[in-house]
Amino acid sequence: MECQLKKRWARRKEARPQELLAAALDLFVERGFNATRLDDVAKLAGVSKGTLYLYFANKEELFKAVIRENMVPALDEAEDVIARHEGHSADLFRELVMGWWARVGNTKAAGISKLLMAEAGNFPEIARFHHEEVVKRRDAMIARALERGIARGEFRQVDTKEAISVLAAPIVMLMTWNTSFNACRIDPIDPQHYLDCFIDIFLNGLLCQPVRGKQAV
Amino acid sequence: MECQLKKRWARRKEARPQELLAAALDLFVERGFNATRLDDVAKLAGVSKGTLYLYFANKEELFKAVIRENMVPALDEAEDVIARHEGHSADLFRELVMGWWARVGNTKAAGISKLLMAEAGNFPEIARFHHEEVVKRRDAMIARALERGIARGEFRQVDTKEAISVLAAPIVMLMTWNTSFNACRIDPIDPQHYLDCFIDIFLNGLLCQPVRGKQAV
Amino acid sequence: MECQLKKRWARRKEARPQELLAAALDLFVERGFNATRLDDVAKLAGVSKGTLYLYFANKEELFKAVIRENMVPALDEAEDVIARHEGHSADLFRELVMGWWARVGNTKAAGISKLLMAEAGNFPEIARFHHEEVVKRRDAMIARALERGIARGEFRQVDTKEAISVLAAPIVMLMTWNTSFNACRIDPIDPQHYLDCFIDIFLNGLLCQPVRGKQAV
Amino acid sequence: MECQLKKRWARRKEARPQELLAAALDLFVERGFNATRLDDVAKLAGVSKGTLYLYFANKEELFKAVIRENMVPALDEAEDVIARHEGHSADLFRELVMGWWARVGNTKAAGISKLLMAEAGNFPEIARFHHEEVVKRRDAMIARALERGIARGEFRQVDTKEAISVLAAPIVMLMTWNTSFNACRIDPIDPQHYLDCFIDIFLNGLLCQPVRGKQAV
DNA sequence: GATGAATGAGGGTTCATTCAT
DNA sequence: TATGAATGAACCCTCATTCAT
Repeated sequence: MECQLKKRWARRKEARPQELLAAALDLFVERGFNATRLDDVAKLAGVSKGTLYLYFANKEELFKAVIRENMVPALDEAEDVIARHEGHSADLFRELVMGWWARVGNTKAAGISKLLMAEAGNFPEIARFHHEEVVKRRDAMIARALERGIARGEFRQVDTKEAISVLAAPIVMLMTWNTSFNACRIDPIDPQHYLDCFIDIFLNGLLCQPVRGKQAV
Repeated sequence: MECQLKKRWARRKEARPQELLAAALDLFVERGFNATRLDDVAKLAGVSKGTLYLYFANKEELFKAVIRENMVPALDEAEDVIARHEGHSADLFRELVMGWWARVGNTKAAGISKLLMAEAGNFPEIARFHHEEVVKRRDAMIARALERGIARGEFRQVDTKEAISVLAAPIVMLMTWNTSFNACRIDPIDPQHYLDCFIDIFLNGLLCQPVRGKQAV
Repeated sequence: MECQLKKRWARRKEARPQELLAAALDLFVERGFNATRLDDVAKLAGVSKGTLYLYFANKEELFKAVIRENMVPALDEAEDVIARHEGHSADLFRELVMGWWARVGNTKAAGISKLLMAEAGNFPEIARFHHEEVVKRRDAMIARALERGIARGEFRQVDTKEAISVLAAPIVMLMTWNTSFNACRIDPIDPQHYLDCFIDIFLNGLLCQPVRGKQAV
Repeated sequence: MECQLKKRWARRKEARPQELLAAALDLFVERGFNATRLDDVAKLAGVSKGTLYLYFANKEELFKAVIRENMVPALDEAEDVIARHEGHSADLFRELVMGWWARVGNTKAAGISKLLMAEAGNFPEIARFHHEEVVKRRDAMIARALERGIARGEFRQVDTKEAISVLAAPIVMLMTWNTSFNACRIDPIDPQHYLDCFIDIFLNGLLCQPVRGKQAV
């Protein structure tokens, strides 16, 4: 009996940070960093406010942990996809976009992008941290995929450095819009259609052998 | 004359709102809506805190006025460009993008997009206002340009509703990134190159007769 | 023509304080001293805020002037009634009560009592002023009427000093309640019935030869 | 033990509300609702401003709690007196008046009446609350006592509805005057004499068999 | 005399953070 | 380890008062 109790407590103890991070992600995304009360984060995680400070030095550190927790695994996976991929780069492109959507975009974690845009100014350190740990890796990934396509003669020769951002933009925006719909949009964007349209236009703009999508030209 | 302008009691009812709006835009963009102190806005405009309230009912109304002041003229102008345009839709596309960049993107006003993404959740009324007064008009504009191109057989048949957002995304993101560079980026994006790349890829993705840019295909 | 204009202005100038006092009485009574904005007083009087300060040194002085303006004439008149009265003191009592009601209680000025209770603590000088200029005269008046009745053998021998306040209380309260009804009462007191009841009970309590009102004893 | 009470981190969740209510009553009565700074209330209770908000949602709720805390017990007790009373209604009347004086009038709580008159206009919700929770009960109580006297043939037939207010008035006024004396009166009313006089006049006005008080008639 | 733009101190309220228990 | 009572700095907004015109 006592043993079980201890075990439960012990397991509890190790689960705490995860529970707090999950609660924090939920509320940060829903309400924004500033508007999120640590009281509510603690309550949602089922602990008291004081406990939060046992695991995270302050609100900012909690934010950083939320970013790390939610972005790193998805990046690992995406890098894996690129490394393993064989075949036409258009397919790799599609797979990456769709995979990212399934792994992040369709998730609460999609709101992190918005959060960062919002708070970059107020918390330069967080912005730098995010740039180091997330943006750089993401951009490197896209670069690899693009360069692979160009090297294989499947993509046109484009300015890789700029193309990375141009390519990332519609996805980041979709995540942002999708996150904030409840608040302002009456006619929500349908993510699936949006992504199809994006891939259609973008691939057509990129391919050496354009494939005219729905219509036969 | 100039000396008068410095006077404490200078009666400048006409100039005040503009000065306050300019100061507010500066600080809102730099620090975010929440983190901006009205005290600082007033100080930057060279007046006392109370004066601000002679011209704007509260912080939220000030924000709305900032949006109106900075976006409406640019939208007017862009609509004018579309209405007057004759010739190939690719040129219209280029002109619109570059015009918007010159008129807004290259300006402090570029930060408004970021502000809205950040604060949409916390201030639904502002989000609704922005959607009504800015987003709707912007989207309608892009729709007109797209449909014009399709009708004239210059653009492929794409799903207009989604394409609007896909096309707007890279520009909105550029404005956002460009605004927040100081805080987080080490390798800033060059707007001109970015826009060239965007136009190159997306226009080619849209055109019936793709013109493969720098390389001969 | 010019002469007329000047005349009108001149007349205006002399009327200003009265207009301001009337506006101030209205708003003080309706909203309380603190909640009344000098801006609104000025607006109601049809002048600008600055003008108010040409006639009254500050808000407190305006308050004192309002008291003086509205109470002194009614007191003069009531003293006159006592001085002139001949006949039974019960009739004098009735006449005084009803006269006061017609002259003050039924008027915006009735609210001044409430104002004073509210602000006595915050503005001791106003309280002292009111006590000197109003309460003392009012009490002296009641004392004269009481003592007249006792001296003529019409009233019982009562402790004059206390009876003054006991007699004043129901009238002051009626003015107060009547003023604040809109805000809190659902079943408003009917002033006429209330005064009848007050006179019935208190007069019977004072008289040597009680006249039992509605019922024959 | 006593030392513990002085500690900064003394956990006194149970005692706090009472201490805060006592401090609030003191200051509200002394300075009025508006003029009382929550900072001062907190300081007087020996806590910081923030602590106040752990126990009361806002200033208005604090006020309502002050009313409840101080009036409800006295009303309970008075109702009990009526319920238990046997014997002549004149004695009940005396007991009620004197009991109320001992329980409320002689207390800081006496100032609550004044507060309400003063603030009824500015805070309608408080006025409604007070009317519901205090005035109605008080009036019902007086009504019962009056009707009891009439039913037993001890009091004259008077218009109960009006008599209630006429009767309450002198007591409410005494509480008000007694509270604000420090500020304005030079010749304070002696509550005991005042109440004697009031009871004397009022009972004589009410009784079927008048008892001529101090003097033999 | 009259105006009204400008001032700036002041107060209610919130919430990240602390620390005795 | 966990708690939650307590803190206090910070900010939006109001409004009596001033004074250049």
